[in-house]
Amino acid sequence: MRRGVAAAAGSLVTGFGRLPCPRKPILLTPRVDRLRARVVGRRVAEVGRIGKRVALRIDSGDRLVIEPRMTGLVGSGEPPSATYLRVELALDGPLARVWFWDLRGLGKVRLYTAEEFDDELGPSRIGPDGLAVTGADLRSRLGTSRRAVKVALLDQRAVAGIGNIYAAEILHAAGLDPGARCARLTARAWGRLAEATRLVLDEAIRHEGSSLGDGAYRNRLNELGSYQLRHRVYGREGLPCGRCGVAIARIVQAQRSTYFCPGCQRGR
DNA sequence: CATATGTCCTGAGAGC
DNA sequence: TGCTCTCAGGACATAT
Repeated sequence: MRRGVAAAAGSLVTGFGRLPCPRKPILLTPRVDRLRARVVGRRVAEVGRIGKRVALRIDSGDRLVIEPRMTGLVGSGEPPSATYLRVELALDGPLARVWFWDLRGLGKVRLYTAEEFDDELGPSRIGPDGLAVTGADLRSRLGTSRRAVKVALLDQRAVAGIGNIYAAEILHAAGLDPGARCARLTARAWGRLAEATRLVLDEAIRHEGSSLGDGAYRNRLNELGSYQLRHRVYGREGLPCGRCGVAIARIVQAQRSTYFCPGCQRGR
């Protein structure tokens, strides 16, 4: 998703296909023949990322956006298996192919025109990237919200790139109560939250992400991540907190598990 | 407008 | 053993 596919920049697209899969084929917009007509014969001008999405800018100005969600992988070379290989892009360049593999099939692939891309994935719709977010960014976007801070951190319009595992880890690093209402947080708390966001995401990337029980999450070389071994709270219900020793608790917020330490996450 | 809930999918693991 | 049930995850459509 990072270095591997980045080498596609400059290559000519020679083919595009959606592969047959066990059940429903992956959701493509527009339909496959129309999409193919708009990318084959053109060059990949740039490979980028918008939060959790991979975006290939085509020299026509269109953007091919792959949204892997939890169990999707974007890569080149050999995919994890032939099963669940959903979409394939053939290239004439240093990478012969870029594929999208998705175990559960919740991911999406869409080709946007330049205008659609700006409207739907531009800064007005997707917040600043978590690796560079500031306290002022968070406060300006969430400072008046009545939502619990954990739920708000998952809103990609506020900050891009945080999922359920990292929301929990970030709040623990910041010492904040996941149930705290955004509107009650101080400027100082927003600053700690932004700093924790940058640190946790950076550390998670350096450890190649979190591969959970289903083993679906892999890095660009099809290797398991190791950040799950460094989780301080996620998936650790009942175990002692490494910072204060109190047992980690699990609650449900907006139908998602939240793991946190009731001992040292009291900040608001 | 802001916020809350249901939905898509597959495989792992629990429980019987 | 082998079945059924529940759960996990991200983003969006729909409901409040």
